Amino acid sequence: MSVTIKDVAKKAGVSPSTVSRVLSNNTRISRETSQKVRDVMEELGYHPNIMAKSLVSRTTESICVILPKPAEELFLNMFFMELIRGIVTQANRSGYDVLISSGGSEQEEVEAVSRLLKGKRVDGAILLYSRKDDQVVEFLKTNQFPFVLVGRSEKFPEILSVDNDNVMAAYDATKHLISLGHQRIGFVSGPPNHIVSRDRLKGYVTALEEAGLEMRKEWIVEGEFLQESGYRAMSFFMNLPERPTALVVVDDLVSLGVLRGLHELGYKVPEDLCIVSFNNLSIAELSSPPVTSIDIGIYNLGYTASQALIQSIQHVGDRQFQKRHIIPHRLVIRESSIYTPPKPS
Amino acid sequence: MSVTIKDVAKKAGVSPSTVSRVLSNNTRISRETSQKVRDVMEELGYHPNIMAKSLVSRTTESICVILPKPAEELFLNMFFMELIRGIVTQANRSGYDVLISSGGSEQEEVEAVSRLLKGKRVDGAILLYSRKDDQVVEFLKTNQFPFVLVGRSEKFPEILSVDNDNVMAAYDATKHLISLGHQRIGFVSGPPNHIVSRDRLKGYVTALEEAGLEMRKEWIVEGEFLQESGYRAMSFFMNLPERPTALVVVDDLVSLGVLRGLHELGYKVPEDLCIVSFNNLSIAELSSPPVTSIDIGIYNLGYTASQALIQSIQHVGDRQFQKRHIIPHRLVIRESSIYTPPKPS
DNA sequence: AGAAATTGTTCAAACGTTTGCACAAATGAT
DNA sequence: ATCATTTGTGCAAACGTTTGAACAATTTCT
Repeated sequence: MSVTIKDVAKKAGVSPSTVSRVLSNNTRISRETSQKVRDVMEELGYHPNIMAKSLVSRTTESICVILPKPAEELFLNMFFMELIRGIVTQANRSGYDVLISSGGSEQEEVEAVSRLLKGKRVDGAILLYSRKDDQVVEFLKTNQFPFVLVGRSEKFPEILSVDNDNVMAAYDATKHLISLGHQRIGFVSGPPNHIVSRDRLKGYVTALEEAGLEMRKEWIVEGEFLQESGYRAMSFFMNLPERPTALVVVDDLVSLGVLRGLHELGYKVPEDLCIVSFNNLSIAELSSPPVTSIDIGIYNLGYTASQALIQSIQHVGDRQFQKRHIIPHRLVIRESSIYTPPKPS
Repeated sequence: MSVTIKDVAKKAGVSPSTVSRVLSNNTRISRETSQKVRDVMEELGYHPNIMAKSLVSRTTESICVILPKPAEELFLNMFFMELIRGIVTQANRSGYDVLISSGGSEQEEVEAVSRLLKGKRVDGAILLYSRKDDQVVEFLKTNQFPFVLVGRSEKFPEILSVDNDNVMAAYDATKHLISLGHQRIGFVSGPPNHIVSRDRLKGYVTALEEAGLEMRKEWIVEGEFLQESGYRAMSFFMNLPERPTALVVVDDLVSLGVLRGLHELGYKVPEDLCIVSFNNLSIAELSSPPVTSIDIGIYNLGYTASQALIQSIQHVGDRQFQKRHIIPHRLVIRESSIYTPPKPS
C-alpha cells in the first residue's frame, strides 16, 4: 500500500532503525548516509505514519479544544473563530495538530474529553470557559491531564489559564471618557453572575472614585450579553432627569443595541452620548457610527493558550511555569467617543 | 501506566482478543463474557488506545478541514465558524474527530494536507474553497484521497462538492423585489472573477428578463466583498439621473456599506431604496435597519460536507454517490425590503 | 449414533514506528 | 603496536490494538 520506513530502508540499503534516526536527526548518523536516505524518501514520497509513531513514543503531538454547547448565540462565533485561529496557528507552529470537539451536554463533554485524553488521541486540552464546565475541569484535574482555561475560574484559581485583566480594561475605558471631560458616566453591565461583568464594573467604579466623580446607582444597569439589553437600557437612561453624557458598555453587541435605541429615540452618537465598549469584535468597527472599544486580543488569547498548554505538556512535572497569563488589552478609539461635552453648570 | 486491553483481559480471565471482540460487538461473544468484560472495563476505567487501533485498522476515524489563508477578512470568521460547527457536529455524530489546520501559503497548505493524509492521521479532508487552492485539489485528486469541496470548482466540476444554487438564490431575491412592485432594480456585485458573483448576477438577470423589466448596465456595479464597495456604489447610484428603487447586493457586508452610504447621503431604507442581500450573517440581522437576506444555510453546508465526506470514506471505490450536493436557501425578510414603491409614471 | 454446522474462545502475526543494546570500524592516546 | 574512545549501523523488542486461523465444545441434521 503506502510506503513505509522499511521500503525506504531497503531501497537505501540501510536498516529501518537508521532511517528512523535520520528522521529524528540523530547525531550518530553520518552525513552521507543521511543524505542518501533523504534522497530515497523524497524519491518514494515517504511520509512517516503518525499513528505508529505516536504508539511507541506515547505522545500524539496534538491538542483538542472543546467548543462550548450549541452556544446558539451566533455572534459568539466571531469570538470563537478568532480564538481558534490563534490556537491553531501557534499549535501548528509548534508542530502540533488541533482537534475540535463540540460539546453537547456537560456529560457528553466529559465523555468526549475522556475519550480523547484517556484514549491518547491528544496530549492536552484547551477549555473555552462557559460558566459551568466544572465537571470537565474536575475530570482533567483529577486525572492530571494537561489543560488550560481561556478565562478565569473562581472556583479553581490555581489552574493554568489565560485571560485579560478586565478590571484594568474597564478602568482604562472609563479613564478615556474622563479624560475627554465627561463627568457623568454610566455603565451598562452584563449578567451579574458572570465574572467578567463584575470585573469590568469594578474597574469602572475604581476609575470614577479615583477621579472623584459622582457614582449614581441609577446610572448602572444590568442585562444580558445581548442587543436587547442595550436597547432597553436606553429607554431607561434617556428618561432620567439627569442623564449621563457617556456610557461604558460591557460588550460590543450590547453597544449595538444601545446605538439602535439612541437612534430610535432621536439621539446622536457621540454628540448626545459617548460610547465605549469591550471586545472590539468586527461589529464595533462596522456599526454606525463605529464604536470605540477595548480590544482584548482574542487571537493572542488563543495563541497564548496554545503556547502555555504545549509548554506544560512538554515539561510535565515542572511546576515553574506561569500559572496565569494576562493578555494585554488596548483602547481602539472610534467615532462613538470623539466628542467633548460642554462644561457642565 | 495507563490501562490496556491486556489488563482488562487478565482481570476478566479472558484473552485480549476476546476483550477486543467485546469492544467491537462481535456476535461470537457470549452474553455473559461480554458483560463480565464490560464490568471490568468500567471498573478499571479502560479506554481503548486510539492510535494502536488506527495502526492496525488502517483508519483513523477523523477528518481535517483546511482553513484558508490568514483570511484577514475577519468578518469571514462568522461564516467559517458556523461552517465548522456544522462539520464538527455531524462528524462527531458519526464517530469522527475533526482536525483543523490553518493554511499559510498555498505550498504550506499542500504540505500540511500531505502530512496529514499521507501520514495517515486523517482519512479525508474538507476544503473551504478560496479561489486558488488548485494545488491542494490537484494533490488530493492525484493521490486519490477522499475530499469534498465547500463551494464550486469550475476547473474540476466533477469532484465531490457541497454548494448553494446561487443562480436560483439571486433569482429568488430579485423576484422578491419584483413582487413588491419594484421595476428599477440594481445589482451590487462582488469581484467578477468569483464564481459566486457571476452566478448571482446571472440569477438577477434571469429574473429581470423573465419579468420583462428593463436591465441597464449602469445599474450594475462590481466591487469587492467589502464594506467600502457598497459605500462607493451608493455615491454612484444615487447620482444617476434615473435611480433604481431597489438593490440586490451580493453580500451582507457589502450591504452594510450600502446602508452607511445611504445614511450619509441622507436617504432612508427602505423608503428610498430597498435592499436584499445574501448569506444572512448575523450582521444582516443586527444592522439598522435589519437587512433582508438570503440565508444560504451555512451550518447545513458544513453538516452536509462532513456527511458526504464520511460517506465517501466509508464506501471508497463505490462511485454511486451524489457528486454535487445543493443546500437549499431561503429568503429572510426584514425591514430593508418592506416597502412598495409608488407606481412609476 | 455419527457427521456437519454452529458457537465461543485463544493464539499469534501484523500494523509502522522508536530505541536500548550490541557490535564493528575508525580514530586517538600511550 | 596496543588499548580506549568515538562513530556509525543493525537487531530485536516494544507500543496496544485487530483479525484470520485453529480448535474445543456444543448443537443440529440425517
